[in-house]
This record gives sequence, C-alpha cells and structure tokens, in this order.
Amino acid sequence: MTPPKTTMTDVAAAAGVSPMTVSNTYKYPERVQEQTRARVLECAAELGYVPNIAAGNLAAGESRVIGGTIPSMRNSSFYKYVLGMQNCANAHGYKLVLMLADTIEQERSAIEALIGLRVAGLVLVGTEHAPEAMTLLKRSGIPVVESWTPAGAMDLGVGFDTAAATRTLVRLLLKDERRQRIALIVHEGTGSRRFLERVPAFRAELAAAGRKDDLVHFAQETDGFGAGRRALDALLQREPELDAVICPTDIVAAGILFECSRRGLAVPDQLAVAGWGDYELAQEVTPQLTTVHPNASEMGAAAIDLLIRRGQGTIPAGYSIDTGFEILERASTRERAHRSP
Amino acid sequence: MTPPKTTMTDVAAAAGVSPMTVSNTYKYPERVQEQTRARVLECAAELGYVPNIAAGNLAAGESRVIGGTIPSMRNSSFYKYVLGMQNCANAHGYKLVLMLADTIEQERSAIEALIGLRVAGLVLVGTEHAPEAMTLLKRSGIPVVESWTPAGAMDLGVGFDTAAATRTLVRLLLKDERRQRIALIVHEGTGSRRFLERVPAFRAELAAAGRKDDLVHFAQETDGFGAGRRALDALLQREPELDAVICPTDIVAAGILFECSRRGLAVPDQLAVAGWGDYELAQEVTPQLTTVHPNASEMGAAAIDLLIRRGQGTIPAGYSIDTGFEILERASTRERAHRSP
DNA sequence: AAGTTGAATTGTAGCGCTACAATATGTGGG
DNA sequence: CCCACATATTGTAGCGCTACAATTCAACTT
Repeated sequence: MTPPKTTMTDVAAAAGVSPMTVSNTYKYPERVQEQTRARVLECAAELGYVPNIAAGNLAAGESRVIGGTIPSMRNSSFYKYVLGMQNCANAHGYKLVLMLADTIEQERSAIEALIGLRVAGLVLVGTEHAPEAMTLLKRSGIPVVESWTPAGAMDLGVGFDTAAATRTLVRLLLKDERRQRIALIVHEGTGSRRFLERVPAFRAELAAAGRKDDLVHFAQETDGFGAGRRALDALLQREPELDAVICPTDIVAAGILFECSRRGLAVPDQLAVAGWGDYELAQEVTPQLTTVHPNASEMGAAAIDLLIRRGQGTIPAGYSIDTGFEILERASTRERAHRSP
Repeated sequence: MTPPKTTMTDVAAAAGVSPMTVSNTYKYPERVQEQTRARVLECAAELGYVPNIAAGNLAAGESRVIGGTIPSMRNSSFYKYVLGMQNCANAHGYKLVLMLADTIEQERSAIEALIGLRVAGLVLVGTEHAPEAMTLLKRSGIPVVESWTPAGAMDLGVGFDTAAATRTLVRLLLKDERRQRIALIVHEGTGSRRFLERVPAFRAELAAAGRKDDLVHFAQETDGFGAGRRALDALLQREPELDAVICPTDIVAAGILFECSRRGLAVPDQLAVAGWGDYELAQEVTPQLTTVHPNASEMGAAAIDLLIRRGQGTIPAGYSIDTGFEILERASTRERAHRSP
C-alpha cells in the first residue's frame, strides 16, 4: 500500500557516496568524476529513483518548470503553438506543464495552481485575465508572457497584429471592386474579447474605401461549424446582397462553405469567404479557403524563449515580439471573372 | 529583480498568529475559528500570498495534483476527454496538469517529469509506454490509469471495446448485402499501436460473413485529411470495386468524402464511409458521417475518479471501467435504395 | 620536505510547509 | 474552587533537496 519512496539518501548509500554527490550528479554533472557519476546513475536506475523536482525547487529557490494555460484544444493552430512552446522549452532543459482554461475563471484557478507549483514562468493566452489573477501575477514576480496578442501585454508579449491582418483581408476582398457588401464575423462570449479588435480595423478600412461598414456579426464561440451556418443565415437576412465575409476562424468559414453548398450559393462568385488561422481544414474544403496564417509554432517558441531570457535578466520589461502573419490567398476569395461588357 | 517572496510566516506575522494557524486555515479550515480564518485570508490576499503547493506536498508526503499526458490535441474527442478529467479532478479538489506527448519518447520524458513533481496519480493514453517509463511507474508506486483502452492496462484502465465497435460497424455495413468489398483504414506510426486491435476484429467479422477480408490500409497518423485522400487512392488502385470503408478517425473519413466529391464518387451509393470519434465535423460534412461516439468526457471523468478512489484505497488492483461506445448511424452509410427488379 | 594548488567530495543549514504532540483557553459539573 | 473535557492555537521536527563553505587528497612547485 505504502510505496517505498526512494530518496537521494538511499541512492547515496547504495553508491557509497554522500547525498551531495548524488545531487551534483544530476545538477552539475561536471563537478563529479566520470566513474563516480556512472556508479551513481547505475544505482539510481536500479532503485528506480527519480529526483523530487519539487523538493529541489524548494531548496534551490528556483524552478525549471514553465506553466501554460490553453483556452481550447480544438484547433490546429493551438496545437502547433503548444508544440512550439514545448520544443523550445525542452531544448533549454525546461519542462512545460499545461492546464486547460476555457474561461477567465478557470484561467484564474489555473494561474493560482501554477504559481502554487512555483513555476519558473507562465505563458498565458491573450491579455484578459481575472483581476485577482493579475494581482497575484504581479505580486509573485513570476515572469509572464502573454501570447496571441500584438500589444497590451502586462509585461512580455508575443503575437501578431490582428488589426493589420484584418485590414489586409479587407483590401484583398476589395480588389474586386464590384464587391459592395462585406461582412465581418467575430466571436463574443465569456471567454474572450480577443476577436473584438478586428472590428475597428474592419470598419476603418471599409470606410476608407467608401463602403458601408455596418455588417458585423457576433457569433457564439462554442458553436463551431454551426456558428458559420447561423451567421450566414443572420447576415443574409440583414443584407441579401452580401458579397463577402471574413470569419473569425477557419471552422466558421468552413461552416459557411457547407451552408453555401446546401443553399446552392456559389463561392467565390456569389459570396467570397475568408477564414482565419490556417487550419488543416482550410486546404481540404472546396473551394480552398483564403486564410490568415498565424505562425503559431514560432509564436510558441518565442514565448518560451522570452521567458527563459527574462529569467536570465537579458530581457527588459515590456518587451514584445511580433511573430507576423501571412495571408494565404486561395480559391474562396478569387475575383469573379469579368464577363464581357 | 528578486521578487519579494511572501511566505506563510509573513502572513502569520501580519495576522498576528502562528504559521501553523495559517497552514490550518488553508488545509483544515474547520480547525480555525471563523474570525481568525477571516483575518488570515485577508492578510494573505493583501500580501498576494499563494501557498507553495510543492513545499506543502513535500512536508505532507502527499499531493493533490494529478498529471496527464495527451498524445494529440487535434481532435475534439481528446478535448472532451481532457475536459472530463479536469471537471472531475476539480470537483474533488485536485488539479490536473497536462504534458504533451506525441511520441513514446516524449511520453517517457513527460512521465519522468510528472513523477519528479510527485503528482498524486497519472493518467496515460493507451497501453504502450517506454519500458523505462513502465519500470519507473511500478517502482514509484504512483497510481496510474491507462485510458482509451478496453483492457491490458498495467493496473487501472478505462476505455471501450474498440474491437466490438469495429465489429458493429462491419455488421452495419453488411446490412446492405450487395456490399462485397469493405476496407479498413488504420493508423500506424511511431506513436501508437492503439488502432491495430481493430484489424483482427474487422477480419473476423468479414470472414464470418463469408466476405474477403484483405482490404486493410495503413495510413500515416500525421497526415490528417490528406491521409484520407491517399488511402482512397491506394485502395481504389487495389480494388476498383471498393464498396465501403471504415476510417480510423472522422478526419480521415472527411478527407475521403472530400476526395470522393472531387472524383465524382457518390457517397453512400457508390462508396459507404464510416468515421470514428464523433468529431464535430462529422455532422457538418455532406453527407453526414456515420461514426463511433466514444463517450470521451465520461472516460476522462472515470479515469480521474479511479485515481482518486485508488488513493483512498477503495479500488482493487487491476480494476477497469468500460465506458462504452455508441454507433451513430448517419447518411454516409445508408443502404442503397433497391431498384425495382 | 614543506608549501601551494586545484579538483573531488562532503557537512551544515535551511528552503516553505505540515503532522503530531503539546499547550493554552474556555465551559460546565461536582 | 478544582477537575475533566472540548476547542483553539502553537512549538518541534523533519519532508527531500541544494547553496555554500569546508574538507580531503593527489599532483606539483620551490
């Protein structure tokens, strides 16, 4: 019932050295003579010893564990982002532990737990956090990187300019000057305001081109494909002449594509559809989706990198990295063929 | 630079009580008088104090953190599974920390890190683990639940009978007795053999019906939708009379659907397609996909529940829970309409 | 031969917390 | 008024580990 816990002292006894030598074997191998180290490791393996990281952190007053919260695992951008974080962390001898945080409240609880674990740093998504969490974060002095956000981080940040990406998408759609009624769909919900900064960018760009900028639709984040269907429904009701739509994610865009095919609406001839996120899906649907590629993996790596360098004191406060984006223009927004006049 | 770390002693001093009273306030609130507790919590909040879980675990020799490894975040079943775990853990006052483990080697490294953190228990996916990891797991005495697997767990297990699900799918396809050439696609790869147990079930059921059972295709797990395209290609080359196909995931099935639409192959009339996992996508594609619903959320909850109850000593070794599955029959495998004779 | 050096190893103390036993503080009975 | 008795609070010791200073010991100098 009670598992026989193997400690450093046990290993030391078995190897005939002092506990400190065992400690050094793991933490500063170069301080221990080759053959001593080999013997220690052998004994450790034989006893099934795994160093108690928590105790080590406590004694050393530092940690090589980085915590991350993720708001959703449902899209492939986040997957690449987490992979990027993990690879970078491992390459530097850090471990990444994740906690799921779908809502601000869950995030608060996760942040508290990770601070409790005394992680070396924290990577959060976005800049909206529970006020209590912000306070704790500041008090604890743990370095924090906020990701998927171009600016406005409390300290360190990585991300790309979503407003710029939105403007670029609008301009791309306006290349076909016959498109008069362009809509923007954004998510709203308990979780995140991070879509909302696209709205003013959208409006500004349309206004600059002398178009009406009233078609902004708010969709539930939890709805997935269904949100696309519902959004299209609502938008067509408001504006039967709808020309083009910019979606908050490729999932929503795909939902719209599916709905268009049900209704017999031709994409892109009758309706141009732009996605967001460059999910794998975007290349598989017909027509292929124009989308925003977020460099998720680079973003993840940059976040961890910032954290580690901040720990070394080589990064000033308030530093931010823009990991850029790329607009992938595909069939779903191609200009309509000009018919002979 | 050096963040002023607030400790229990600081809070105790501020509240004018002993450190033990602060400790009790958090761990055994009922032992502390109402007003004392209130004062302690107030001081803690003011100082931004968060208990050091790691130190607490060390002193108490126990932990309320559960570790989990996840092989992929790309599908919605895993999302629901993780949610199920997290909800159950939180409901019992436990925290769930996750590590990404796409390969056996990454899993080994994650297991080691989580043991190092001295988590209360571990939830792994599948039954294949690095031998070193298995040894450590046994030696450490940490309770382990293996999930997504019906049987063969080293100790505790949760999952459903994938062989039974496969047989049910085959029988469903055989209801249309004109279907002669049914194929099975499974994933193979560095990551997992967990798809392979479907093969003998597939063969046995077909053999029992007097059909040929040779059409088994192995696809790369990393390929996503593309795997569907490639698999269909390969299968049609081997057997132009292909009637039906059972896919390892809904993603692969959707890939096949997309490819069918490109080729002008009618689903289900010319080719029946069955998916696996009941992803959101399955209901959105046309035709809607027949699929296996894995009760992912229940599985996650059951895993954590087992772990906690094992910690309390109320679960015998070798205990397994079958969380069942459901076959969702949808348009992609409907019987072909009988033409009048 | 005594002194100097450097590498390898080892005590000591303490990280922040909790189990446990010990003490203080009240309450009512005899 | 003293004793039992429960309730509230507090020392003490130690969890497993590491920083740091102290020690050992062989290999060179001079």
